[in-house]
Amino acid sequence: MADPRWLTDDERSAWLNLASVLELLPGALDAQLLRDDDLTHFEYFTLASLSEAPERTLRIKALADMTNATLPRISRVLTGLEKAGLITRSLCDNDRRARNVTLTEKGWSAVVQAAPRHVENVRRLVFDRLTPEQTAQLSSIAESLLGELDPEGRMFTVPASGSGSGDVPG
Amino acid sequence: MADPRWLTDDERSAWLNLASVLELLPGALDAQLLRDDDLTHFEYFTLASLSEAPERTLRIKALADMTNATLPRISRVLTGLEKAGLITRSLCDNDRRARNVTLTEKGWSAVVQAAPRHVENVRRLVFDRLTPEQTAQLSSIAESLLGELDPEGRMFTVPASGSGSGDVPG
DNA sequence: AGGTATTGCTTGTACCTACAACTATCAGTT
DNA sequence: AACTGATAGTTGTAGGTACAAGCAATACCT
Repeated sequence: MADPRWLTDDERSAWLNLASVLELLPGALDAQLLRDDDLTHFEYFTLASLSEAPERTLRIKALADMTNATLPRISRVLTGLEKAGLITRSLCDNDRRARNVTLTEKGWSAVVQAAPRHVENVRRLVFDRLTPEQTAQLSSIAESLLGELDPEGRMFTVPASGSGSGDVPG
Repeated sequence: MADPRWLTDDERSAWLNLASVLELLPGALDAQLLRDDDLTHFEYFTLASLSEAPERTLRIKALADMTNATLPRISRVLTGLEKAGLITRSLCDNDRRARNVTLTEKGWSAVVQAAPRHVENVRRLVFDRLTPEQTAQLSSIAESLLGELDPEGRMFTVPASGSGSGDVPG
């Protein structure tokens, strides 16, 4: 077994802390959304992504890329959201293989209703714990990691403070 | 709907970037371990936790706490690892409800074999992208978040082990 | 046009995980 | 000792996700 570059003490401690966060934070996000709004975090993120799109409409493939979902995954999630009346599927004009997904009024209401509580939870779990300097550091660090994790920038990568209008945070 | 404390632009960008990392990094970790060593990251973490315990043995409940797993989850994962010959279950002396889990020689070998590649992957995905300052910042930030996510420090406290020599990073 | 590869999406199958129910055991009370 | 409640662990069942297969439509190439 070739001698690997091991981790320094600093790296090791950073890694253990980060690994714990990776294990715990998604569950904490899911739990609040499920409890308060009967949505998984992925479903919420899906709806929120749609809410920010022009006409609140996206092609399924584009939505899958933005949410880092496989096509099978997004397909089944959309089936569930469609049954709940939160989205509708329709044919795509210029490509008859493809389908458009549109947020319904009910879906829009669901996002608008869920967003404040979700934001409050994010604030409680993350930003209330960090200084403004740490928030900036975190953004920069996460952006660096995305360079390797998502080199094509498929998922939202926000380099700096671009102003969203009245949109719903993901 | 009460007016929520919204996110500032900095917070919003930090959150979108962090959310993307939360979505992508676990998959990237799992993919490498599955491909190279036929282990999920959770299985690897389980074996690594055992490898650091005294006598390479832990009670199932303690293992569940350290890995943030529910008892049903750890139970089934252990069943799989037992079938693969990587761990054994045995009765606990002082509490006949409980069981001890012990890493077998084969399990120890599996961790030792997987560790360098896993570490290399962690380095490639994370630390090669960060300056030493950012590594320190990340550790501090993650530690702050754990204050809310894991107030009792369950995932950290590896019960002081006597066999600290040839340990394997989690 | 005709043929082949690729893309967009859905569905079959298998695995993983959570919640709940269940057994067995322990701890505290009377 | 008997009773009650809590704890350790396993298993039934349901829901989510991935991989692979499948169908429809497009793109490319000659």
